Amino acid sequence: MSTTDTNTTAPTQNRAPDFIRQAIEEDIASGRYGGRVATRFPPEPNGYLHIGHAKALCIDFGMAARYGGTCNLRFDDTNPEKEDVEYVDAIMEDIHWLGYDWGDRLYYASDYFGRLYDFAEQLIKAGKAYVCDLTADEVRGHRGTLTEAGINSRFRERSIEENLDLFRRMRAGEFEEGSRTLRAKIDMASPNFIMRDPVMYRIVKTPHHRTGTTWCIYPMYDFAHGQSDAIERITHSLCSLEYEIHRPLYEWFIRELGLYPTRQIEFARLNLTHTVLSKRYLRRLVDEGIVSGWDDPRMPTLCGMRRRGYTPEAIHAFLDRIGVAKTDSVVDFSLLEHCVRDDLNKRAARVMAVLNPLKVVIDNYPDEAVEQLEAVNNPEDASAGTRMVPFSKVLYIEQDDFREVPPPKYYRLHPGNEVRLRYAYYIKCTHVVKDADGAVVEVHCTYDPATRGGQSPDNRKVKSTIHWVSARHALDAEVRLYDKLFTAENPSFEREGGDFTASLNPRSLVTVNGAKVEPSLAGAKAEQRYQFERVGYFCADSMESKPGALVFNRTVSLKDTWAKIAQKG
RNA sequence: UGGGGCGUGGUGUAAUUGGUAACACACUUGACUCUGGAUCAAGUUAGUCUAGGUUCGAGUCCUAGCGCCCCAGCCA
Repeated sequence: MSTTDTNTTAPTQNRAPDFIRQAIEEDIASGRYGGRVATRFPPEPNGYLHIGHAKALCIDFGMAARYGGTCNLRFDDTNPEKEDVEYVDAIMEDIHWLGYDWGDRLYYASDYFGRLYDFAEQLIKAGKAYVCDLTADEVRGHRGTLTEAGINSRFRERSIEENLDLFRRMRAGEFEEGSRTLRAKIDMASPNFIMRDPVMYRIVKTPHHRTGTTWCIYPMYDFAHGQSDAIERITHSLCSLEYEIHRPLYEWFIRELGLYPTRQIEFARLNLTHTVLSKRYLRRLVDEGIVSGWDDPRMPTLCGMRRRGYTPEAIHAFLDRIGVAKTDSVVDFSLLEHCVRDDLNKRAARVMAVLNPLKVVIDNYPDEAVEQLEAVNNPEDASAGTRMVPFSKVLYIEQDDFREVPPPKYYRLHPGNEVRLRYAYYIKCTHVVKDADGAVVEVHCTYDPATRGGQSPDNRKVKSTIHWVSARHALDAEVRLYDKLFTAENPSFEREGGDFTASLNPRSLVTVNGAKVEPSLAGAKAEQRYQFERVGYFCADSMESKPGALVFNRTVSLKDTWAKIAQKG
C-alpha cells in the first residue's frame, strides 16, 4: 500500500443528492430502520477488483460514511468451483487502498451456510420448497420461454417428509453432483423467469476454500444474498441493475422466512470507453498472456491502476463526477485521465527525463565545468521546495525538441534558433553533426552566460523552454509508455469475428530502453510519482524498478498541444 | 413476443419537484506562462426519443408509439 497518500473516505459534499441518497434520506426521515444506515460490499472472491467495483464499493462505503452508518465487507463465496482465497487478500488490499475500512465487520457468506441450511428446511417444512430430481437439461426444458409459461416439475408435489428426507440426504452426500436440487415452490407461470421455481441449493463436491469438505450442497446467489443481508441487518443493499429482476425473489425469501426487511436498491454499473470491465474478458487478457497479469498497468483493475500510478484520490474524484443513476451509460476514458492529471498536477514532483536522447554540445562552455542549478520541485506547491540539478558541457535533450528543418509553428531548437534550457541557460544552435546515413547525432550550440538560471538580463524572450539532462550525470532508465489497451471505444462490440481482442491497441505498451534521467531519481521508490517535465506523469514500477535499474511507468501523458498543431500540419 | 428497467448536447450528470435547460469532460479560439503543462477568458453543439393532450407555462403530469438495456446458469 502507498504510504504517501492521504487517503480519503469523505464523500464529496456539493453535489445534488442522487436517487439512492434520496431513498436513504426518506428512510431516515420516516424512521423505517430507526434512522440506521447499514450497507455492505459483497465481492465474489473469483477475480480482482476493477474500476467498476470501485464505483460500487465507493457507493456502499460512501453512503454508510455519509449517513454515519456502517458498511460490512462480505465475501459472497457460495460457489467453490470458481472461488479462491488468492483473491480475498487482494480484494481487501484494494479496498484499503481506496481508503475504506470495514473495522471488525468482515464476513463471508460461507459463515452462514449453517443458518442458510436451516432456512431451507424451514421453507421445506412450510411447503414452500421441494427437492427436484430433474436434470439441468430438463429444468431448462421446463422453464418455458419469454411468452410461454413453464411447466411444473413432476417432483413438485412431494410430501414435506420426503423433501426433508431427500434434502438431508443431499447434504449427507448420498447423491451425485447434479442429480438433484432444492427449489423454491413459487410459480412456473410467472412472467419473471427468476420466480419460476428457482434453484436454492445444488450439489457440488468441490472443496470450498473456507469450509473445506464440510458441505457438498451450496446455496445459490438468490438463496444466500438476501438472507445474508438480513442476518447482518443491512438496511440498504445497493447493487447493480441486473439484480433488479431478482428483487421480487429477494423479497419473497425474506418474507417467507420472516427476516429483517433489507431494502435493495439498484444502480447502473460503470462502463468506460476503450476498456473492458467484465471478469470474463479480463481473465482472458491474463490467461492468454495479452497482459502480464491482473496487475499489468494497462488493466482497469485497481491493482493495475495502482501500479500504473493512479491515485486513490483521482479515482474518488472520477467517481464523484460520474455520479449515480439508473441510466446505462459509457463514461469517456478521458474523464478518468483528466482526474488523474488534475490530482497529479498538484502533487507530483517535477523532474527532468529525456526519453529519446539527442546529444547537445555547448561549444563555448568550459570542458570540465559542472554547475549545480536550482530547480523548482512543484510550481503548484511551493512547500515542495527546490533541488539542485547538475549542468555541464554535454547534455541530452529530447529528439523531438530539435529539428534541422523546422515545420511551421515549431519553436523548439533548430539551427539559428535560441531556446531556454529549463532552469539553466539560453542556448542557440550553430550547427549539427551527422552520421553516415545523414541522421543528426550531435547538435552544437553556444550558450549565453548571462542567462544563468533561465533569465535574460535584457528581457529578450525565447519562445520555447526545453528539458535536458547532463550527459555525464544522467542515469539510465527503462521507461514504459502505456496507452489505452483498446483502440475501439467499445471493444466488446467490435468486429466481425466478434472477438473483443480485435481492437487491441498494438501500441498499448511501448518500452523505451535508453532513457536518460536526472540523478535525483536514483532513489525513486516503488509507486513514487513524478512528472517528467513536458512529457507526462510517471511512477517507479513497484515490481521491477530497482536502484541501478530504474523502471518507470507512464501513468498518463501531459496534454500535448503541439501534437495537435503538428497533426493539423 | 412476456416481464423488469431506462431515454436530456459527442460523453457523464443536473434542473428549486410545473416556471423558461446548468455543471464537468471533450472540442475550438484567445490571454498568460521558465513545462506547447497548469491557469484564465470566450465560444460551438441539445429546444430534453416521437406524436398528441392537460396547463398561462411541461425535461418534469397524462395517453399512445419508438428506441436501448436486462432476464430462459444447478454463475454471482
